[in-house]
Amino acid sequence: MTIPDPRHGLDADQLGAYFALIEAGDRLQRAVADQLAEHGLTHLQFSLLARLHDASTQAPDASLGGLRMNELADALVVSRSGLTYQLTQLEKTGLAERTTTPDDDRGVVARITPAGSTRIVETMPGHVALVKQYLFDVVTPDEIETMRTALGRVVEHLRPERRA
Amino acid sequence: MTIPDPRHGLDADQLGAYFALIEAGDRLQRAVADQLAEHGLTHLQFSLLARLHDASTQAPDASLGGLRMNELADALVVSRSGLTYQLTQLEKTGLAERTTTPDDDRGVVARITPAGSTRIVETMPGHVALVKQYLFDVVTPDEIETMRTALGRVVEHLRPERRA
DNA sequence: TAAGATTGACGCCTCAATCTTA
DNA sequence: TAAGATTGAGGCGTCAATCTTA
Repeated sequence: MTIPDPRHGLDADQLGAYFALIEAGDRLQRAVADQLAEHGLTHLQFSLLARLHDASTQAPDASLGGLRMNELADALVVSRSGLTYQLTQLEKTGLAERTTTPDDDRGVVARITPAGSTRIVETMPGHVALVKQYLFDVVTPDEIETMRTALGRVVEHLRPERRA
Repeated sequence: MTIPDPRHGLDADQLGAYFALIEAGDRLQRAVADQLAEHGLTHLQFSLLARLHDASTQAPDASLGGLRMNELADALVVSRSGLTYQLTQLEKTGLAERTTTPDDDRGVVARITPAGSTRIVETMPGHVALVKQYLFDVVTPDEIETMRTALGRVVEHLRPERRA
């Protein structure tokens, strides 16, 4: 589709793979978004809380376990302003909070609240079940492994970017 | 990452594949969006024009070669309202136009204009080059083929949805 | 009654500019 | 001067409601 002309440098199979990748990602995100909405979360909020939850469980000290805004923005595919916005939303609903860094007064660390952890724990089973249903029940383990390594490489080459 | 607990039904490799899929799709879309912006197009506008361009080149009659709004909305991952909005934008910039259907007065067919075709032809090489650089130069042909079939299956199971 | 499409309100996200501290 | 983060303006896309024709 869309001009399968060899001069353009991509053959039909490649184009098909590209479109399948984009469309699969889009549709998966859409299905996920619908399910997360039942728990009052957007996909980004969910990703954010999941990261913060992990950080909190791995923290050596209860007073730690947060993440810097910049770390989060780089880890998630989102601008810094978008992250600021969502963290504010999460603060309004009491699922996360801001703390100042001890060493650098410019920095802000985001941390999950107990309510946030509760929410994530409630949300996770349904989320995993949905991903399992739409992705892993349809794809063989070998295919999974291939995709994981191949897409990991793609992501690696795309990651160095920096955003506003 | 994010609670690799077997009780949740997904193991670490599966979770990794899922995250890689989402992130690869996101980052690819972002890189593509940046490049398309140089040609004054959003990703959705580009997809829209590409479809309409194909439809016009395959039309038996010059007066045909358009697509119904519903067809487009189902083909692209977008709501009908979103499609209406974008088609209006494309009309403003003269890249596409609306026509009434001959048989059903409720229907609207979208058609690409000569200016739209020119724009697509101008935009395509850079787009393909970017996709080639970030996706196909990093992934082997075997991996491509695996992804194409596997993700095609995923898309197939996700497609039946209907939207407002 | 239902199907095709559009409108208006609203939330999300990005960009550019700004503020604060290093 | 630069880094970390935020703000305000503006575009995009969704939902719910509406309009028109079948």
